[in-house]
Amino acid sequence: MNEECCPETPKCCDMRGLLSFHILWILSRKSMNGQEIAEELRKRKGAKPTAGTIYPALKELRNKGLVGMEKIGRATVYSLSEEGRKELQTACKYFCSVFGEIFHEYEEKS
Amino acid sequence: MNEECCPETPKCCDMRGLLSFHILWILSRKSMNGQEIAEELRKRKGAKPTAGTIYPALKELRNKGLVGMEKIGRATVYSLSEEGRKELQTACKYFCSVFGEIFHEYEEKS
DNA sequence: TATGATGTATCGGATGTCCTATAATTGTTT
DNA sequence: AAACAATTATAGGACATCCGATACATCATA
Repeated sequence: MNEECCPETPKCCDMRGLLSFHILWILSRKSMNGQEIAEELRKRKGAKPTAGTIYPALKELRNKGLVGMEKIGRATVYSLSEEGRKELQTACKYFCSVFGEIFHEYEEKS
Repeated sequence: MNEECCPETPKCCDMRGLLSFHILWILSRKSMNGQEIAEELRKRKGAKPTAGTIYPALKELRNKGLVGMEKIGRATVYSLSEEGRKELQTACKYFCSVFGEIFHEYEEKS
């Protein structure tokens, strides 16, 4: 764990949340199968989400029409739909508006 | 709603999460009572969390020793403890490491 | 063909975040 | 004192996110 980027995981407050948002963002760069997505999340968050986390989330995103899927061999490649791309923009805007201040303050100190 | 800062709330993916983190950050700037904290969250997120959201979260943070409280009249003023301040630093570092990329890309486009 | 590795998927349980509804307490106003 | 407003707080329910356990299909290899 943690060899790529992640500092200590905080014990203080729960850092759950925004998984679907994060997945959409990852898929916006490149279509991937479930394990690849999980690996991307590990690089960023320091812990690889398990099958019980990742597949229900992908299923829900599919149900909402935000991602599509295509079976290739044993892999299922997920990709962002047009609808997903539009919604991701909205979500990014919202996210940056909500948390931007925390970011900027942190970067000033670095 | 939304008169101060917030763009459209995304329907796509759930933007729940990081409430405790956000509260710690708010308290790091200024000690406040519950309603003031809720109002700060409204300014940032566009929707004011209700009593059933805010007080359980504050109770949990108190249980963890991250915030202290002092009754002043009918208000209960919450403040960051030393422990809370330390943990907030860890959490900020983690948060920025996880989501920094999304931020930077968004700001480049603006 | 058998074995193992890889990838997908669900189940059940825990926890955090969200709501509405309800209620108790304290301070102010009439 | 009575009525009202503000603040705190809990109860109960919904849902996303997290885990470990389990299972099955596919592909490569021995």
